[in-house]
Amino acid sequence: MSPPPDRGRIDKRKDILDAAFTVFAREGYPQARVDQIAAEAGVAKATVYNHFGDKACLFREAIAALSERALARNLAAVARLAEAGDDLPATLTNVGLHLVDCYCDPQSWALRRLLYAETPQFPDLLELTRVGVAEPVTQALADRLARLALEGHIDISDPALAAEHLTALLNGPLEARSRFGTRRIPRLERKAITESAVATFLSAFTPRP
Amino acid sequence: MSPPPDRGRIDKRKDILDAAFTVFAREGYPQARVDQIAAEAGVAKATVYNHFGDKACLFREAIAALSERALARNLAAVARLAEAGDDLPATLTNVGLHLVDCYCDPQSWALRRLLYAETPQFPDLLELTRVGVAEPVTQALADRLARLALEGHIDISDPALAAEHLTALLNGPLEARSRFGTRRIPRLERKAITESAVATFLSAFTPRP
DNA sequence: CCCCAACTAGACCCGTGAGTCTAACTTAAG
DNA sequence: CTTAAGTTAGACTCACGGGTCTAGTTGGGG
Repeated sequence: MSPPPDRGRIDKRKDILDAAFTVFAREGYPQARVDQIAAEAGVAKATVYNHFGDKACLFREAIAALSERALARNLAAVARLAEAGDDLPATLTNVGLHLVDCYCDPQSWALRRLLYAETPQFPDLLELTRVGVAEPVTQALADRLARLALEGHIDISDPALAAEHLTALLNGPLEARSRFGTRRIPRLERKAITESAVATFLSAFTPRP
Repeated sequence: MSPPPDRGRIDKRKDILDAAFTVFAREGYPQARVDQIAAEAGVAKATVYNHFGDKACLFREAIAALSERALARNLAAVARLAEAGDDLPATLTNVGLHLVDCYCDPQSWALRRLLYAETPQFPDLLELTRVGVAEPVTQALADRLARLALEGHIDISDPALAAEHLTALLNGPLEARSRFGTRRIPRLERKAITESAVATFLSAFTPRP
């Protein structure tokens, strides 16, 4: 008996997917050569075609696999808002910092780049990441913010909007500063960006006396 | 005597550049075929190679040409802050709306997509648009905001930061809503996005009693 | 009117990369 | 041991597109 449908010797599938994303990220979809992916995975080209029968399918699955990881990381960051202590600015900054770290992850930038580039050719991928990553994360953040609003810590009428604005304030500065993901933003700068974003956010949504 | 260095019959250069950007925008750089660009421009392929000797050069020049236009449009939008009347929220919303219109322009999205996609292959283009578009616009916006702060309308200590946050609030929501430039955002939605962004911005930067 | 430079249509060369095929090898299962 | 599925290296086909070349056309300046 085999654990899952255990085909072949060892499951090279994951190796191939990882290698595929690496190469796609580095070269872009059209420039990436399947031979290169196979080499990176330490696998014969035929094996790649055995598992995914097509460069396009391989691309889709590589993106999908990475999206799952991205979702998990983002949700983990947002979940930290649950353990909100009495110091709201501190916890919000903490969460913001973790979100910023997610956005700054090289793989995350690569994902963005590939989506931007291939949206015309692969509109389904955009949909996949939207309903599979962006929306759940914004949703979760909105839920958390609604909680905080109920407890009277902040003055929010539309949690979804507040979530949108908070992510915008965190995300917006990163694009230019990281040169579209080309430049690595040092930790100190990330911290400064996060703190000013949170400061503006809180200043906008703090109950007026 | 010829007006500028008027070579040839008529100057097909501009036609080619326009066609090039159109095709690059639609297909992406690697997928775009030079034959297609020539056809779109109503010109022989050889003519394209006469003017720009290379697909890569053509790409660079097409991007550069469009960047200039983008800069002009953006600066025009920001300049409207100069004629600030007594109703700050109204003028800010007006400017915001024009900026949002700039961002939502299909060519603008295409430019973003191409930059994201080709940043690894053409790092110089990123730099070109950064110092040639993004920075001047943010700079101009920061200058205007500083003026308003001096006049006591808003409470801003760091104009550059405020400009960064305002553009983030305007821009951020567009990315998801427009599906990376795939979907056209109706005027009413653009207006709503702008108004909420301006509201949050003003709420954050309005002098506290 | 003539000439020259730019332009045109289209054939052409050639490198490249997706996908296939083969023949041999490896290993897990029976 | 035998079998079969999966893997491997590498040769191979084929379409495609960047870039060149040629021979002929066009139109404005002298």
